[in-house]
Amino acid sequence: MRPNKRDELVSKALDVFYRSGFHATGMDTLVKETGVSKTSMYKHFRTKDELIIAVLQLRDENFQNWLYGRMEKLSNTPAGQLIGAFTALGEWFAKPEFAGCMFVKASSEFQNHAHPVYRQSSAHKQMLLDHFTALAQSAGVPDPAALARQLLMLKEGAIVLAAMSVTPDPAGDALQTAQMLLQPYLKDS
Amino acid sequence: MRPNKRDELVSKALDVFYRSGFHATGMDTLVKETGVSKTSMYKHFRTKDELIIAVLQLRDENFQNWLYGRMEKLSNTPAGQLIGAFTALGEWFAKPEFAGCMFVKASSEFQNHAHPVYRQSSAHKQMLLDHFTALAQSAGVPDPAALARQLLMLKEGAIVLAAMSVTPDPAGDALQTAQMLLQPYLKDS
DNA sequence: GCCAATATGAACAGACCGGTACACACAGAG
DNA sequence: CTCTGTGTGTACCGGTCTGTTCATATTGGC
Repeated sequence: MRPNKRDELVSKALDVFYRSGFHATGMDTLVKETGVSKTSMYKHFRTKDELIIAVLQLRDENFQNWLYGRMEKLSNTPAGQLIGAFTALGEWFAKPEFAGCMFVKASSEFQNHAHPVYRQSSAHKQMLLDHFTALAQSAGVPDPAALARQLLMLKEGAIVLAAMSVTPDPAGDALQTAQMLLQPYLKDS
Repeated sequence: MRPNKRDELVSKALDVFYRSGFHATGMDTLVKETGVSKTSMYKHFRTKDELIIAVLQLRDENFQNWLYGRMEKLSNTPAGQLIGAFTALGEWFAKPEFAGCMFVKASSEFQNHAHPVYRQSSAHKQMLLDHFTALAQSAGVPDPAALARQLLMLKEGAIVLAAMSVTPDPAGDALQTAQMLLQPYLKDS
């Protein structure tokens, strides 16, 4: 089988974990939902936790590729791209399969800070923060790290409010706030 | 026994669930950690879910009392109180037992929007939003609902970043952003 | 003393958990 | 054709899950 069975498993397991949670999803459920035999699963991953790690790695890759790609298409200036992140968020929230941030959920099911799942979730957010910081620096912001922290906070808050159905358009609200923060650096290009 | 055994159970169960998660905590663990017999538990609550509901009700009560109390002590103007919310957040994050927002975690373990746990978590956020909105209105903000949504978003984002150990002082960052949003309405009193 | 309510511990049921064992199928390479 | 790698299905292990059952305290009010 040319198309790696392992990747197929990880990709399908991602969907199931995202929909139903980590602890709530058993290995037998994964067998049914992914179509991959349990023997194969345990040949690729020695434990359920190892599979979860692989799932989160894939999610990290997919998410960063999607977000940065969207941001770059929406604008060709650093400040414009940072604003574009919130437009992209709005598109994500509108998708029927949206169910919040997988890393927030992972870290809340594996709260032990020494656990690899927690560490990886934290690392994912750190990478987003670094990307935002670099863009803010390119935009000529005096304190790029501080602005990046504020924007990331808006993003996380918007995702939580969207996932919990609190407000109708959290991405729009976040976008407005982000525009206030970035106003001085948004030269109309 | 004068001090209601039921309340004692709910209060101790709250700690265990908060520390270890909902699905990851079994009823036998609760028996050990709370000192209440399983028979008593199932006399007060027919299912684990019912106990979780009661736990979340207590959490909602405790959290709102704590937050609003703190806000009122920190300032006697509506705008000042809204700012105070972020000072209070910082105090919470500094506590060793801090482990994120219990309602975010609950809603991420019970994603079915029809599930009472999800609905209650969503309702909790709605109540905070209403409180913020009322304060913003008292502060004379032109669009109090919009400002309340922005502030709530900052609060949720700060909690996520704190729980995931992404940035060292998310409450401080949120406070700075909130001050920008509220600047016109913060008469020094 | 007696009743009713509220506890308790421990055993149990049936399902499901993560993980293992074993026998077998089927491909491509030499 | 055989070897090897990768896949499958199924039964099974010990343990844990939610929830029940039952026999037995302990308690306060009359």
